Amino acid sequence: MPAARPARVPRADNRLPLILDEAARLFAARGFHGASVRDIVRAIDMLPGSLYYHFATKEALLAVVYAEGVRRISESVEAAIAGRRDPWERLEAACVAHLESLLNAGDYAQVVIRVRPSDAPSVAGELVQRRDEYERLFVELVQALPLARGVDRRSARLMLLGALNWSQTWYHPGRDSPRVIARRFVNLLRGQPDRE
Amino acid sequence: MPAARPARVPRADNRLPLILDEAARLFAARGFHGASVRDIVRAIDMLPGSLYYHFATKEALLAVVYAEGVRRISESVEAAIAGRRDPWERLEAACVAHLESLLNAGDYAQVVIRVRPSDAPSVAGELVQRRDEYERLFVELVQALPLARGVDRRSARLMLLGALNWSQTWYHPGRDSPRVIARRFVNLLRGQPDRE
DNA sequence: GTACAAACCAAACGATCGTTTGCTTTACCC
DNA sequence: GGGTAAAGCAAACGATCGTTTGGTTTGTAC
Repeated sequence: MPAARPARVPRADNRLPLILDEAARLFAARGFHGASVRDIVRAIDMLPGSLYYHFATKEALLAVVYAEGVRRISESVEAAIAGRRDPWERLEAACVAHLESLLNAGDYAQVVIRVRPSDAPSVAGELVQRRDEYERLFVELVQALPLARGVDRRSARLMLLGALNWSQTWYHPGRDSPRVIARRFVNLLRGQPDRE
Repeated sequence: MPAARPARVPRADNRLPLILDEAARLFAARGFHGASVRDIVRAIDMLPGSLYYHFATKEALLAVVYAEGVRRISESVEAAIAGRRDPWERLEAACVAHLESLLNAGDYAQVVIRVRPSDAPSVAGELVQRRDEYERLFVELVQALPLARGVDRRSARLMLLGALNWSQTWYHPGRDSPRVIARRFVNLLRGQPDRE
């Protein structure tokens, strides 16, 4: 286990990014319990014990991958809504960005959706916190919508995000693109027929 | 491993139902890889090896629990729509039944939602098949809706079911009931404000 | 070019995993 | 009440799990 704060300079041959990439790939594909430490290091020709120079536990590794996943989704969504004004347009752009980072080769993002915080009790609190922080973005986006009185905005948000996240289970790369799927869901919530 | 077809009479002290109940409980709570064979048999004071009198493998056990989960949800949903005529009313009743069997102490039902077929490769095909068979019910329900032209019914179904299934991740027993949640989602899709 | 820490190797630790094998108990049928 | 099969016990199998420990390589700074 390294010092809590790496006192000096890191080296150029550091394989930590490779560990993170492979961990993201396997956690996304097999889940936390389904991917072993040996599986993760095998693809980069590293020995199991060497991983513990970078991380105290397997759960700590998950926490870093998970945080990076949230960071990437947030970054993508915020870039997508920047510059747009219309509330519905902003929500649609956000949903498209959310779904694209989730379905288009986004191993890190998939971890955020697939892995349940309760799978890693020692870091569960942190995972939930990061996820809530991200979803706060959608709270604002839905808050800005010009909806009729009596429409529960919380339910609208949960319905939309739930539908998007669940698409991970039935999505097939050949068919409709993430962009098309996201737009359809937003339009269904909006109560308007599709425009294309 | 017992004979494929139990040639004679089963006995009254058979603890197979207890195994199924506990397996459903643990698979639902921890996932397939998160619940070990020893965890399952411990709660009923049974030895690990004894499980293999009833099942050839752990994955075969999952297949039985999964099938029972699908059966219970189907039964509940079909009972809920029986006798109703109005298409929207039928869909709402189905969603309420679906969500109630999923969130109200439905260990078997939760397994169907939580466990991914790919977690158990040797029975994955069977699991997918049973799930598809169940969802065919919703294909018909959505097909019967009087929707405007241009509305993609497949997207509507996937959105609704996705939102319902994902609610497993954020639902808390204290708050809104599954019935209320399901009704809100249906009404959001319908484009009508809530009636209560 | 020498010092030093970063980064990893090599090898094992105890625990737990799913599963198997041989034997024993126990309910049911006649 | 004896025969038979269902149901489970007892004990281990080899494999794999997450992790630790002590030593070795290697890049970088001075």
